Amino acid sequence: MAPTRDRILDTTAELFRHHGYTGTGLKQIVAEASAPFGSIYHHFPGGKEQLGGEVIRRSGRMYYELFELIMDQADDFVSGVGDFFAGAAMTLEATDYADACPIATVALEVASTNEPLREATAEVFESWIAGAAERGVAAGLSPERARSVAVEILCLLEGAFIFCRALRTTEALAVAGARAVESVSEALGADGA
Amino acid sequence: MAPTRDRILDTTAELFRHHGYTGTGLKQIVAEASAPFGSIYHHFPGGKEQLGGEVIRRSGRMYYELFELIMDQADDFVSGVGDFFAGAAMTLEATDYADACPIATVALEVASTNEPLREATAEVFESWIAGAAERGVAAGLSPERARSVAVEILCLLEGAFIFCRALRTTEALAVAGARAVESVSEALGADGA
DNA sequence: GTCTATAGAAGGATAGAC
DNA sequence: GTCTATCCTTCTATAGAC
Repeated sequence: MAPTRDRILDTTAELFRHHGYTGTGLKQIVAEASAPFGSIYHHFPGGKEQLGGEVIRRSGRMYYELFELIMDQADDFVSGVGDFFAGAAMTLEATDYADACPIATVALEVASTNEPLREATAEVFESWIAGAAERGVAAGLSPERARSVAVEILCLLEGAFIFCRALRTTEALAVAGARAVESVSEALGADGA
Repeated sequence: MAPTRDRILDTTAELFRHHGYTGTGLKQIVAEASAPFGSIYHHFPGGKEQLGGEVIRRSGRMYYELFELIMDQADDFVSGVGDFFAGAAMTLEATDYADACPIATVALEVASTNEPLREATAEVFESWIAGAAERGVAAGLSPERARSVAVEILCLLEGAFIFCRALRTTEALAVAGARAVESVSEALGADGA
């Protein structure tokens, strides 16, 4: 069995994804992680806020690694973006519309209520934008265009997650994915790649 | 002073927008609405869930009316969309990145945890998509293209709200707004309007 | 360092006085 | 129908036994 600390982090990430930050209780976390209550404050002296910050950064890193994996397996930038949206739609359906963005719910909850956690979500989002833009530059885009394409793709993805989860259909991800693919290929054409 | 019931609805809508559903307490609501605690259960016998459902539908209706107002004041469909994104960015900055979508936070919180409220958010989102698509049809788009353009615009808007609130910049709304305007005009060109 | 017990505040909900 | 007092649960956090 994984170390207690890791089990707590994994369980918390899962609960945050489905129930959000305020909707997840510490007692619920230790119960599902099969850990004694005291373990939380032993491993995370800063309490729920420290645990939350670590989970946000960790989930953000892991989700970005998934993005890199899919992009590396794809033939090119354009098809990689299409694969990512398609994979997101499949995951969403397979998990009964539960597993979308690991931190979006928490990000909205803390945006105006908890400054340290808001900063954690900002760091994650900024790293995603920078990482996706880097891939765009490698594919031939100018840095400026690569950044706006990255922002656009991520807006389409996050927005589609909201509609898909609420409406329980994958329509929005299909539309957003098609738009993302089209935008990327147009941008590559415009920057002469 | 407005009737107690309306004050409760207004206050709850405001608190949901900033703190979300689980993050908003009934005691907090009556305190800010200057109402006695019993008023909640007098006007909303179904408790927090009934109140939440009414607030979601009401906020959704009001936000759509804002959309209609801006569209009616604009010269055409394309510039109306641009105005809406520009207005959203101004509001966001003016409210210290607090006032974005009135129901997105709640929608993500309840998507996998409260079926009646999930349905309320689904009804609102579906009405937004249908309403925006109707405007697209009136502007000359085919029904199919109008719907996908509507979904695309809304994904861009909701996604941009997440990034803007977390990063405390209006970059994402600017990028998303430009993309939305471009997509709408391209669609109108393709459908020969 | 693992784990239990409990404190103290806040959560939703109810009963009933006026 | 306005308003208060209170119930029970759950929350985060701490103290301290082992």
